[in-house]
Parts: sequence; structure tokens; C-alpha cells
Amino acid sequence: VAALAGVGVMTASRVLSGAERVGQDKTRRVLEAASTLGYRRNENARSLRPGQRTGLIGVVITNASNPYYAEMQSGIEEVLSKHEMRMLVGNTGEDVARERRLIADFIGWHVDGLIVVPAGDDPVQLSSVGIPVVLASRPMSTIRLDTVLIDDISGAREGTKLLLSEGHRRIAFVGHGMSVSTSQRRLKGFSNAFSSASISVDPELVHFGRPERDAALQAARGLLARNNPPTAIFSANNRNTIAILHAMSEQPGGGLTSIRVVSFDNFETADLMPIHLSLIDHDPQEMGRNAAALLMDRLRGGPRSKTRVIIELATRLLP
Amino acid sequence: VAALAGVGVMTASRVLSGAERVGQDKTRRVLEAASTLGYRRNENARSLRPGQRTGLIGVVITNASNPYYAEMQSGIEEVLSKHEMRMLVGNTGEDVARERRLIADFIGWHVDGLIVVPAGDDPVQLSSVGIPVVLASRPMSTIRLDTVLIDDISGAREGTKLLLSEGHRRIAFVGHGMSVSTSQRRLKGFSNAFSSASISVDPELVHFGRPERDAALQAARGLLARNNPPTAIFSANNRNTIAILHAMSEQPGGGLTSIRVVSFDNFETADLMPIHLSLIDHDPQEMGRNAAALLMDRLRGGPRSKTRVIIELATRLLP
DNA sequence: TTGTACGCGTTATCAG
DNA sequence: CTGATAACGCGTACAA
Repeated sequence: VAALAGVGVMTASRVLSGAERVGQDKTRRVLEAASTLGYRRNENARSLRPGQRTGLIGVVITNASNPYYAEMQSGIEEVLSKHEMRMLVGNTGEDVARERRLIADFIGWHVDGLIVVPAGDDPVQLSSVGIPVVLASRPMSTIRLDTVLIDDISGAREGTKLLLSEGHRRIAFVGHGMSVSTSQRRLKGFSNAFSSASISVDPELVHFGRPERDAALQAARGLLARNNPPTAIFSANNRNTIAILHAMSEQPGGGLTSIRVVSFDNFETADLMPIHLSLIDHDPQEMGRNAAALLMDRLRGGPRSKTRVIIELATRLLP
Repeated sequence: VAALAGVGVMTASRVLSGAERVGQDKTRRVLEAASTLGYRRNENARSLRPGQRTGLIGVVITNASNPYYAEMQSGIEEVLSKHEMRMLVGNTGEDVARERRLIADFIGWHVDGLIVVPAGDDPVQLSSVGIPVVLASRPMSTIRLDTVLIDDISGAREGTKLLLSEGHRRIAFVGHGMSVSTSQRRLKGFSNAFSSASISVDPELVHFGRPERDAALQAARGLLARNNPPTAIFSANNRNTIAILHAMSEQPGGGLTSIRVVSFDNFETADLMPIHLSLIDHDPQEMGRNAAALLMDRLRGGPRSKTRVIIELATRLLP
């Protein structure tokens, strides 16, 4: 490029990375030559120099086809693009080994930071990568890392309170297919509401843990088939809610309207469902934005390094 | 690393990139040193050498929070990860300028190829990037580039045929908020079915084009408020379908069951909707897989370079 | 204001 | 089988 413009390499470099103290004529000549050759700066070489940032962020998701994480990713992208940063994205499919490989690879690309939805409670991998890491959606008990998550406990408590205030006492809890920690937090909120009201939870009505695809459907069927079915169900996530509605719609006759449902997580067609749903709403995009913003903070030397920041995003109860 | 192992740089390199013809003892020493130092190969430097692949693919999406593209991305990721390739992801928000910037940046990172959901019909940008490009979901008329898309025309035709065979004649078409080309293709299929049956489309019942958020809702309301409303509606995408159902549920009384709806695109809760929907189903993940596979083909020198490959994925009519 | 020399980490080439 | 050397493209430090 410099050759074609007939100037030194340095002059060209200066022009192309923000013209500073370069003669008018040469500036013009360089820009001309650059556009003629369709020149693009080689970011690889640029970030080869030590101390140089790559402007790359590694994003590790557990399930890219889940609309929830898609929105989160979009929130991350929104913030990153404002900072002229790019995103390397990888999918773990809840597989810890793949997570490990992905992160190692991202480190190899010298990403400036990582945003991770942790697949497992793997303390080794994330502890000493040498770059800022922000955990999204799921906390990790074993490591002190910045984390952004939903305030599951309060959200679940408020939703449960609503049911109790409506007079429901036999309330089932369905929370299959989520990470252990999230299940536990939502169940905790559920239980909290009961103990605040000095009522005890019926353990027979609590279903969670098994992550298999149809576990929630089977759980819901089981609940409905009981001699004394619950009068209300607390669903710990939107997929479970859909499964519950499926189970209810299988019931003969108009059984549909007889059970009250509160659902953690909103979803697009919630208001078109055959029964009214109360929703514990939250914004995954907001979570993505917060995670990215927190990471940007860290990169500009933000909070003191030994400090751990935990952002709990509030939920909104839509009765 | 080589220093710590007490061997030449070259020996270390050979060991770490697949031990080939290196002595046992030195191999061991190198691996030991590498793990001691937590060594990771610097991919930036690796791909600095000319002719070297970076193993990076740029993925340019128009709307990352759309579940449709999320699934597509997941399909892409699935194939890429099998080839040990990574994905740089960017979101254009249907903005041609951002698309241009993103692609320029990806080129700067020396991606080996691009998968693009084109935001506009921009012939300049994609024509001469010098690397393989695969268009996903939307064809571009102006450039000869490999493309993977849904067989919109056949799908729409089959769906419309179903309605005609059921005796419907006053059938509305609602297709807001999609790219122009996709709208046109689906409308074409719709019209095809009519002309095959020697029936003419009522232009007053055709709504498409305006991409605003509530355009479909307003269109649906308008249709329902007519003196002689249509007996069936062909919805050109799932978001429109949801809008149509909203409009129908606003109607007083049991107006819900009186209009037949066929919807292009499936969605998760379709079977829980207040009326039965016939669906023109297709798999975005499959599209992603195909796009990535086609790109991999190109990279291994696949089809002759002057050839253009167009993959049309079949739809499945769920009556 | 402009040019030169060097180093970043990796691998291809070639000599030992 | 091993090691020294060059080169990739860019930015920094220094010299002119």
C-alpha cells in the first residue's frame, strides 16, 4: 500500500489509523491507494503486538437455539458493537468438556474478556484465565466471579405470594430442565413465600431436577391425575408452562379453566393461551446488556480487581 | 516455552501442532513445559502467515433476537464446531451501513468465509470480498452467490391449495415485516395456487410491505372489520399469525372459530392456540446446517468456482 | 513531518 | 531428527 502511494510504511499506517500530523498531499495519496487496493487492516497482526487489545469478546452459551439466550446474545451484541468490539460465539450444549475446549480456544484468540453461561460448576477452568470473566444467568458457588442474573428468589416469592393471597393452598411446583442452581433459587423463593405465611409446602407436589425433555409433561400429567389435584401450579420456566398447558389440554372436558397457573419467564404467545397466565416477567436482553456493560467496565479498569460484582435483575409480576 | 524445555523453537512448534517426527524425550519435555506455563497457541500469530487459514467464519444476521435466526445460528455452529472452526457473529438490525461495516471488519480479521443474511440488495459489498460467501434465507437478485433458502413459493402454493380445496375463495394474504424478496416469493406461491385453479386473487385482501411493528395487527383488524370479511387468511410468517390471532381474539363473541388460518412458519405454541392452525413448517436449524456445510465445501475447493449453488429447502405442510 | 529498525508468535524452508 | 532464520502486517521508539 505504502509502495503504491510512494510513501513510507509509517505514513500509511498513521493515515489509516486516524490521520495525525501527516501532510495533506500524502494523506490523500495514501487513502487513494488504499481504496484502489481494497485494503483492510489486518486485525490479527494488529493484535499480535503485546499489550494490544484484540477487541474480541468470547461468548459461551449453553444452548444457542433457546430464544432466551438468543435475546441475551442480542443484548450483548448491542453493547459490544457500541464499543467497536466483536463477538466470538460458541455453544456448549451443557457439555462441560466442550465448554473447556471453547474457552481454551477463545484464550488462544486472545479475547479481551469472556461472557459465560456456565454449563457446570467447574472451578478449574474459569478461575485463572487471566482476563475478565462475567457469568450470565447462572451463579457459580465455587468461584468469585462477576455475575449477572435474575433475582429468582424474589420473583418466585412474589409469584407464589400472589397464589397464596388468592386463597390457594395446594400449590404444585414444576421446575424441570433448568440448571440446578436456578431451580434451587426459584424453589427457595417458592418455599419462602410459604414459610412467610406459616404454611408448609406439600413435598408430593414439588417436581424438579430431571432434565429430560418430557419430564415436565409427565410431572404435569401426574399432578392432574391425582385424587386431589393441586388448585394451582407454579411453573419455574416457560417451557414447563407450555408442557403444563399441554397436559391440561389433554384433559377431557373443560378441565382447562379449573387450575390456576403462574409462570416464571414470559413468552410471546402467553396472552393467547387457553387459560389466563400470571407471569413473572424479565428481560433477557437486559441481562445481556448488563453482562456486556460490566465486562466493559472491567476492561477499562473499572471496579477494584479484588471486588466481585453481582447484579441481580428485578422481575416484574404480571398478574 | 521452548526455552524452558531447553529445545529449539521449531521442535516445540512441531510437538504442539501434532507431534510429527520428534524424539520421545524432547516431546515429553515440551509438553511438560507447555502445561507448566499454561501455554496456549496464539491463533492470531498463527494466521498471520500468508496462505494460512484463520479457521474463523463471519456470520452476519439481521436480527439476533429473532428465534428463527437463533436456530439458524445454532445449526451453523453445529457444523462449524465439527470442523474446529469458530464463529464471529454480528447483528445488522436490517441496516445496510452496519452490514457493510461488519463485513469490512470481518475481512480485517481474515475470516475464511462469510454466511450472510443480507439486509439489503447491496451488490457492491458482497461481490468481491475474495472469500467464499453463502447467503442464507434471502436470495439476492443482483449477485451470483451461493444461497440457501426455504422453498417459499412451493410452500405457499401448497398451503393456499389446501384452503382452496376446502372451498375457501375469499382468502386474504398478510405478509408484513419480512424482507421484500421473501414476501414476494410467498405471495407468488399464493397467487400461483389461485391461477392454477383459475381463480383470481382479490387485491383488496392482499396486505404486505409495510415493515412497521403493528402493521400486521392493523391489517388483520381491517380485514375482520370488513362488510364481507375473508373466510380464510394466509399468514406469510409466524409473527403475522400471532398478530392475526390477537386481532381475532379482540372480536366480540366467539368470532374466533369462524375464520380459517394457514401460517407460514411453525412456532412453539401453535397447537395451543385458540383456533386450529395449519402450518407450513420448516427447520431454520437445517438451513443453518446447510449454509455452513456449503461454505465448508467451498473452502475445501468444492464446486467449480464459477458455479453458483442454490439450495432450496422443502417445507412440510401440517394440515 | 517522515522514514528505519525492531519485535510480537508462529510456521516453512533449508541447513546441519 | 533438530535447529537457525526469515517472513507475515502492524505499531512503537527513535532517528533524521
